[in-house]
Amino acid sequence: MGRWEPNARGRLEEAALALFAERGFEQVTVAEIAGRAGLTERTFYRHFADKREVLFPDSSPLVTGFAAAIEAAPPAAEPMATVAEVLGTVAEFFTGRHAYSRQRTAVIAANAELREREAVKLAWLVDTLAAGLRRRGVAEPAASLAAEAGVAVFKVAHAQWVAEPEPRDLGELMRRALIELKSLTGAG
Amino acid sequence: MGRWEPNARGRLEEAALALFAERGFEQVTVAEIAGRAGLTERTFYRHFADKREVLFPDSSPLVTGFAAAIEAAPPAAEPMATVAEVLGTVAEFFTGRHAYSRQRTAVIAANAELREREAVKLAWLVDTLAAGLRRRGVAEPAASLAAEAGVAVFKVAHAQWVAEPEPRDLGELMRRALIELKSLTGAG
DNA sequence: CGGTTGATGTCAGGCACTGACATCACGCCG
DNA sequence: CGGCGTGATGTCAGTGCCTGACATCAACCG
Repeated sequence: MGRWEPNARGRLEEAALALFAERGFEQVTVAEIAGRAGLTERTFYRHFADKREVLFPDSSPLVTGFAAAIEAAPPAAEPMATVAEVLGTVAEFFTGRHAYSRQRTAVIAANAELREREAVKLAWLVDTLAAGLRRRGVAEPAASLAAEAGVAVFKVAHAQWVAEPEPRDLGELMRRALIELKSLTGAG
Repeated sequence: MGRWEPNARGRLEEAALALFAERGFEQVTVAEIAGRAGLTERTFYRHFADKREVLFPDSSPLVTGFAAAIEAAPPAAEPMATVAEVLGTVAEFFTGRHAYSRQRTAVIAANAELREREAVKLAWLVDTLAAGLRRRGVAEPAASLAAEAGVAVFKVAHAQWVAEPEPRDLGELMRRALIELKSLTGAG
């Protein structure tokens, strides 16, 4: 046995999500989160840069998987084919997490500060995807546009996915959204 | 003469941008901004919800013009044609503001909190544009996807526009970005 | 067995932000 | 003309987020 209970970070994440779901983000202090996890406020800030970050761990499957998916995607002449490949990989990270995703999304939607952090994480996905495409030889502004389009498809499909109480096939929703986008831009 | 100097809000905006450009966002306190404008910290918070908001006024040409442009756009069968129309109107709001836009963009790029606020304002543009398209009979998820695509084009073109010391034609950059996006999605 | 390491605790403090109340020129109304 | 409401601002006290500096102490290592 160690000197402290294990997995302090995970305990803080759990305590925070539970308290936020109960009372709302603003009605919970960092000291309360830490107390519920058996720690102090100061220790909370050794694990997370700020109060919001506890809901957006860099270790999340989405963040870690995203960058890896870009490198792992097979070479393709068409940027959007690579984007579609990455989206398919990303969809897998959400399987079995539908209930959790719904609760987390509800907490975030209820608070402006959290929506702000969510927006910046999505922007990070755009930048990461664009950088990956550039590394594969895609020029600007095509790389940025393809990345924006890909994340837009992800956002729309994910919103549809969490909107329903029963999980549908996220990969299928993404494929359909991508087809819809192609239809929209192709018709002009 | 009034009891107070006029245009307190404008003075606060000017003082803030100047101080942020000099020393960086974090190295400036709200009390300093207010002092430079001849006011107190408390009064600052009567004009702006928080320290960041002084750089993102709701009264900005972009924000006020965007919503109006959607309603003013002529009816069109194709969602992306409406989006293109709105982008054209938006481009006009930036004419003559190139130097100001460059300074403001540099200040924002230098700070994570400000990038966060910027991201949420862009998300607001997406939502506003999508709502406008729905009001014109465009169904989901086409409305959201078209809105995302439109704001993506705006972001990429605006980034190109402020990247160069001499102003180019923002409307032209947007048209080219839109064509590039169509080429990307159409080729898949 | 003594020294080092690393996660945690303790303490003090700055700054963002807010509620409550005071101030006082201006303009309206009698 | 004079009282009186209005509204922008000032003053003050307080909460909570976040940080730096230093202390603690089990586990590990040589």
